[in-house]
Amino acid sequence: MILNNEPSFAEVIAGSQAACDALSDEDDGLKREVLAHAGNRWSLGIVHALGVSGTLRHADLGRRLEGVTQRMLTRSLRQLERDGLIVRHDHREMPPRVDYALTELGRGLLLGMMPLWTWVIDNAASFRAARNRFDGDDAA
Amino acid sequence: MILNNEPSFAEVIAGSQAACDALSDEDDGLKREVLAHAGNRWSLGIVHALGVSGTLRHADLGRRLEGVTQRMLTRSLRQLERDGLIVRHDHREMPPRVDYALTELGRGLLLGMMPLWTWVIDNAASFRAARNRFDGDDAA
DNA sequence: CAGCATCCCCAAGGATACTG
DNA sequence: CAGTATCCTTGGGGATGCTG
Repeated sequence: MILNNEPSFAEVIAGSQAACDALSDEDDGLKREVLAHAGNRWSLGIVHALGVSGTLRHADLGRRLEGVTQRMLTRSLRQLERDGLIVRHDHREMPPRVDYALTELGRGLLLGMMPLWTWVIDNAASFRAARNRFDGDDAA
Repeated sequence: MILNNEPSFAEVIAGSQAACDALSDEDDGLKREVLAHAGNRWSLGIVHALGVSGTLRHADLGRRLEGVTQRMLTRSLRQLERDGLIVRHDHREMPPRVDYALTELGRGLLLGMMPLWTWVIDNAASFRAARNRFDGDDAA
């Protein structure tokens, strides 16, 4: 069960260490900044929806991310635009027609996140198990 | 420059779609939950530090994550423990001696995040460029 | 040393109503 | 349809002091 014949963990973490050293001060904040934005409740869904559909209008996004308010949707979109992850195209028509799409950077983010996603999915059960185990400890 | 001979984006995103469908309701929250915890300012640093060092005491972590308060450190540790990402081992000595280490799940998370990290690092420049471009647009 | 208790601040997130 | 403005709640995060 223990993986010492493959170079997985130790090596990869060592690489992580090197990587983190590489982006010392300012860049380190960047990492957390990316995470923070990704953790922004809606940003993820937006990026994912755009990744799947290519281009979506404001209202389309609002429908896909059911539960989001216009305020938060607009906010998140602005944030993502500012981060260079999506592009906003205003057709300047009446009635208004604005659509959003991922940039190359945004696509890169989505791709970079895939391994994490698949990992989360694969380990969803483990998460719940851990959670329950902990709660059980509490009770016991 | 455009990659249409390799199956990268479309296929991977399609996989992402399938994956997201797979974990419909409750599991979807799990994803964001993971992200949220990862975005918790200190959790990342803790997981990474433990990944590098293997086992660390409370004060050790406090030193590595300079800027963290005991309160937040303890909080984050409890959270991570609850999520099954780290284990807490209290030696029950005087003076107190408690150390923390990653669980298998925690190591998995770290591994799952590596691609994202390396991507962020590789694209740090692009991020700043986007940011500056946007600010420039504002000014212009 | 480990960590709990208390008090405080503020930004994320939401509900609602309004506009071009 | 796309978006802004206003008001409110919540919880993350921090500072400080105390205990076993």
